[in-house]
Amino acid sequence: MSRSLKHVAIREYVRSLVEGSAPGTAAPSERDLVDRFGVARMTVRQALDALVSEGVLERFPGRGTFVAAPRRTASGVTGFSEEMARRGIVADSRTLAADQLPAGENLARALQVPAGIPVVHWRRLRTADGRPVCLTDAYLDRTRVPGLLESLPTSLYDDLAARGLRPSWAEDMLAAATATPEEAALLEVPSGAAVLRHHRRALAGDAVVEVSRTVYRGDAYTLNVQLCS
Amino acid sequence: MSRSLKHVAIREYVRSLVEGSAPGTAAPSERDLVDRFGVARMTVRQALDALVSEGVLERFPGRGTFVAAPRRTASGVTGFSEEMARRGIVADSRTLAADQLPAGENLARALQVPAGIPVVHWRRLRTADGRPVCLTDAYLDRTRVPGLLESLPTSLYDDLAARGLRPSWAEDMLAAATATPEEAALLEVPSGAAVLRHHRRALAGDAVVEVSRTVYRGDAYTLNVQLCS
DNA sequence: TAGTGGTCTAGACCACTAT
DNA sequence: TAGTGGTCTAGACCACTAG
Repeated sequence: MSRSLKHVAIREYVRSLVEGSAPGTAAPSERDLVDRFGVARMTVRQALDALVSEGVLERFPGRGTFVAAPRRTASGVTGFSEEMARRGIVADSRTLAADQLPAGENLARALQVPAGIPVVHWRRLRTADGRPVCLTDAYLDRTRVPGLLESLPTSLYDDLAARGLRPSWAEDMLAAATATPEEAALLEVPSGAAVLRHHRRALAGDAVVEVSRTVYRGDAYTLNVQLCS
Repeated sequence: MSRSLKHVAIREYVRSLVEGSAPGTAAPSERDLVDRFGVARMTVRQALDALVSEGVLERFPGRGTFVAAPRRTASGVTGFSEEMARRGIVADSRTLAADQLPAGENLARALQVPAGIPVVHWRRLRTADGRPVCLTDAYLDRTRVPGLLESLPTSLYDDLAARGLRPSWAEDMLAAATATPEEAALLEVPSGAAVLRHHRRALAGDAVVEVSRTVYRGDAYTLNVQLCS
């Protein structure tokens, strides 16, 4: 080890001690670690601070340091396939279009590409347990997903992940509306039925990787979101 | 000041220095702060550590400490008043009911209270720029919000914050549906118009502080969400 | 009362950056 | 070369908790 970084060594030692332990299990006290590693207490505290801010440990003044209960996590950025899998539902989809279209002004701005250049367009009718649930139009910067249209993946988000473009950030808009006749026909609902419109702009780092517009059947889909602040 | 907490004083001093500064602006160096406050360097570092982990400052070894570019933040847990204010819209509301009702089974479970005990119920018709936008039924554990019904606040979330119960976590469900005749009348839309149903369970720490059901006019409201993972 | 974490001191050496 | 943050030491006193 070229650079020792004692606080890292201590941190990883404690992490390995603690991983798999039940919440509430006592971690070594700061002074124990001082003795064991022969370091100053500030160094131990630096190590434990990291684990506390990671949510691995909790400190209670006067009592000690303990394994923290797993944190609640906000819902991440997931695609339809994942979301359905999480609910234990068999998701499937039928591709209605997979082509390239010149980007209109709004789309171009959202995708951060020049207006008028062709972008990848993929339209799918998605089903859950065999029943139509939603209609998705996904738009992507063709330079980021070469070959996508030639071999369409099962899950767009898995494919993006494989390209190192897994969205880590999404801006979503949700609104209730009524189905257009075309949407109604595809979703097999009466024209004018209530639908949930969902627009998404998904980013990986600073790059916009997907802009999508989805229409969900109001009677067949509920969106769940966990928020934190 | 009964307890000085030097690192807090230093942290807030730096925060006030820095707030409003452009990203990239240099913050005082650690040794400057040592001189200014007459403290040890570890104390200064403790103060700056907090601002760094808050995302206010960034450190660059060998260069210095600088104001960080604003982080992308996921949308927090906000109430309607805040949300409208953020959009620059004048929000108002009319109380339709403010009473206590025995909790049904589902509501009791969601609120973590025994079934059948009375819970606070507050129904409001909310308007934006004078037009009806949504109808909200909020349910709260009466023991957590004594006096709420006697003097109804303008903003529920502000009131909760004042009680130390600001929600920091919410589980939301969203679905499109059609308005019931009663909802339609209050929202001033035709019966059967598309509406967005929004159920929320808001928590502060481990305590459920609010369970609410909101019906938004589909033509008057779009929900925006930012997600990260 | 013994042990814990919270806070703080007054130094030190290092690698790195900018000039 | 001067200044910066990164790491580390060897103590100290405090308030709090548990037995």
